[in-house]
Amino acid sequence: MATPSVVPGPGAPRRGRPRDAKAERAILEAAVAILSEVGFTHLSVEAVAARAGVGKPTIYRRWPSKLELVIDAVERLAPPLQPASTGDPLTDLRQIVPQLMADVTSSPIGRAIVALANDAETHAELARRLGARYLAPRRAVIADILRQAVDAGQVRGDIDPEMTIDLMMGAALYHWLARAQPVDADTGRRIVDTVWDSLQPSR
Amino acid sequence: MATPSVVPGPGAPRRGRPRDAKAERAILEAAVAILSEVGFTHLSVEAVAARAGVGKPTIYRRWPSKLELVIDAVERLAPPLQPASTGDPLTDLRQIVPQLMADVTSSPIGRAIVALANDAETHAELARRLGARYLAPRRAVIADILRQAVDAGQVRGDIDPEMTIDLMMGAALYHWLARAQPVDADTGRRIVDTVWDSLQPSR
Amino acid sequence: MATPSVVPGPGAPRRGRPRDAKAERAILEAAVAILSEVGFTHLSVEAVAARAGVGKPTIYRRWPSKLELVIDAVERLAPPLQPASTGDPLTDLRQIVPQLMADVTSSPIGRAIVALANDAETHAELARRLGARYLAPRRAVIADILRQAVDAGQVRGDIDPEMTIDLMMGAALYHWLARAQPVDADTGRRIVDTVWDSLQPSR
Amino acid sequence: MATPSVVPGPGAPRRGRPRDAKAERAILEAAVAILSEVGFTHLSVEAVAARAGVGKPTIYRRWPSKLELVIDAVERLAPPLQPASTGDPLTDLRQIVPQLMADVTSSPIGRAIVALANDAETHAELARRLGARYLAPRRAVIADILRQAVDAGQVRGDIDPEMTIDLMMGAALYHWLARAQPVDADTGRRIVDTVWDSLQPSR
DNA sequence: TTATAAACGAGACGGTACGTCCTGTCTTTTA
DNA sequence: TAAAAGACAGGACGTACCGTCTCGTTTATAA
Repeated sequence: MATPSVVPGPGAPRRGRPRDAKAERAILEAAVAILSEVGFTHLSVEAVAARAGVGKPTIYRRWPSKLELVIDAVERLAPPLQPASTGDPLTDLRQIVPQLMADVTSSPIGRAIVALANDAETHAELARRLGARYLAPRRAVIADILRQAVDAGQVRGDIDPEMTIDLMMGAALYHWLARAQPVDADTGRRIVDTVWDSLQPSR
Repeated sequence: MATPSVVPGPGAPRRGRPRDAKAERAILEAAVAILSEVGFTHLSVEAVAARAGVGKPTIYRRWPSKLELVIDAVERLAPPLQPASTGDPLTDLRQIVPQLMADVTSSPIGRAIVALANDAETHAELARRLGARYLAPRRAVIADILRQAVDAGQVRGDIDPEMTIDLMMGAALYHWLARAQPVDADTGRRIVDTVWDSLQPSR
Repeated sequence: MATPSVVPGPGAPRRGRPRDAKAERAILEAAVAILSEVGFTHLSVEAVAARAGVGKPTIYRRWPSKLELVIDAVERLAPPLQPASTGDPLTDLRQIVPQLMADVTSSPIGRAIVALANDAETHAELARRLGARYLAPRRAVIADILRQAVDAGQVRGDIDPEMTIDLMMGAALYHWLARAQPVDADTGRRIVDTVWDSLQPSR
Repeated sequence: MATPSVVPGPGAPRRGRPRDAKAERAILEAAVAILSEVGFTHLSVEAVAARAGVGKPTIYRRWPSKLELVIDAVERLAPPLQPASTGDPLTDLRQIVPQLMADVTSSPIGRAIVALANDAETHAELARRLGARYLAPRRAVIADILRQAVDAGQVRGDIDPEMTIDLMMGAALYHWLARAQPVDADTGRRIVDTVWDSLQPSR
């Protein structure tokens, strides 16, 4: 985890002074702190370097841009996943999905995700990176539950788990973008239930 | 429309030289052009001023920031709404919603919407503004169709139109954010159909 | 006095609303006040207009530039000349010249004079104007005294009054420019006496 | 020489990348060139940066204002001092002083000196700086000659060399300020001779 | 054990853009 | 038709960061 994006050649004999793990930690912590305080737009690499007590090149040696640094920092900022399976898929969804929604529509993480799209040139690459690092494990948790629901015959067998996730998380994200306030607990639950309904076999 | 965000006192007797409507038009057109070319991040107020043949202060007199200018420009960039009612709600949704999805997940407009969230301080105010100017009329078109569907008894009477819109548009937006590619026609249609299913009365 | 530099055609039939003398006074007073407060460099036409409760064009209609306005203002700022002739030329010089020195090396007036030179293009014209309006009457006072001294046989008959004035006033001005402090009373008197010595017939 | 006005802490261990002497040279040369071409008023830091092929911050890192930069540039612009002692003090003065007068009343240098006074807040500090860098060595040359004259018994022993210099240079400067033309050779010589006369022992 | 290589903090570099201020002109409304 | 108000194009200001590039100084592996 938190592996720097710019990795030194792995096959190389690794001569010279090795990178300082302490510096790496300090940088990510500073990034997380500043991200929480001023948001993505007003976070500057310079400020991160200053707070971490580190030179700017030490940051650029590891991360090629502010956005990539933030993506790594986001992981630290995000609360750990707690799969917490009760055995009942709907109950599980009702518990976990709102957490992930809150996660993504609370400022720093959401802003980082959303910042991806601002630069057309790098959007694809960074989305790929964020997908692998942050989104994938969270989507996997939901996909698992959906699989259980399929196996239990509680939902149709031909559902598209990816689209199902897009529907739930997307509704929350769009709600937040357009209204500048995160979905509340009740709305979150209603979104889950509505999407769950759409998965039902008989209608 | 395209009224500047920084409106001069409306009740005042309007003394002094009035603002030049030609300059306003030139600025918005330049903004639209540059937005299409280089995207939100690389659009600079300076470049807009230069292309519009206008001084920077003339821009700042009307719009307090690049973002607010872009929000006004987005309206012009967005293709006009063509309600095109066939009489059948589902057919209408299948035609219109994918258009709006494409609209929002094609770079310039989507990037502008998404840029809102990057600055916590102004997110609320700008979202309000974008909502009133761009989103509201588009949501209204969908809400109208949903109302017709309710009236025709094709969907339940207690549906939440706002959430329904969030589900459809959100799924497309989230898809685009996370994968850096807009939803294709087929996916768009499947999103509409899936959400339509969730509105069905009997299941 | 204080006639505007840009005079309306005198032969013209003077149609329309006449210029407001009150505005003129307010402008000059504002200029004087601001000149004393912030000096020539930081005086802006805009600030003068604002303080005078006048539009900028009203100023530009009368004075073609900030410098010309200031030259007019300087006249008001300068203490009135008090010829105060005691009958003895040297005594008169010792009394009057230090006053003029203080005048010119106290900030606002000195700064205005000195500001003339900053723009090569307009230096000549503005110096001419300042000469006619402010300097000439003051030089005349000294020249008068020198003439009396010549007539009284106290100094040589072939002195060059202009150069004599340049020596005295120049010494004070240069002193101020180079040291940022005006000549004190004693130094002023020593300058006068030294120059007076150079005018003596026998040596 | 040509040491930047904003000196990095001298006792400090000089950490970080050292300042680029080449950039410094390029900036001063550009400043000199532009100063000669358009004068002090129309010289902009931006133009200097552009011509020197340097970023604006690189200039502001060294000089806090256009004026301080120009003071440094003036030194380069000024023709080198050529003491050229003939052994006879009056001959020396007649040769050297008019050169210094021409120096100071030829546009760029004179305008820079005179520009000092325009901003009351910084006049003292900048005059001090200009004094140390440009004026002092030139005054020293004249003071030396005056000392020789005293030693040779050609002038009184109690003369005030500083005031003597103020008289000669001041007359030339004042002449130029008020008339917008430098003193000609003849006038320069007459000024020197007149002041010389005032130093004579017997009169 | 000594090179050698690469990291380190610091900070200067050429740039770009920012948002502000002011200049001198132009245009409307009010008187 | 002049005055006030204020918008206009333009230009420069001084600042903030960008991402890169030296510096002089550790620190660890390789010779």
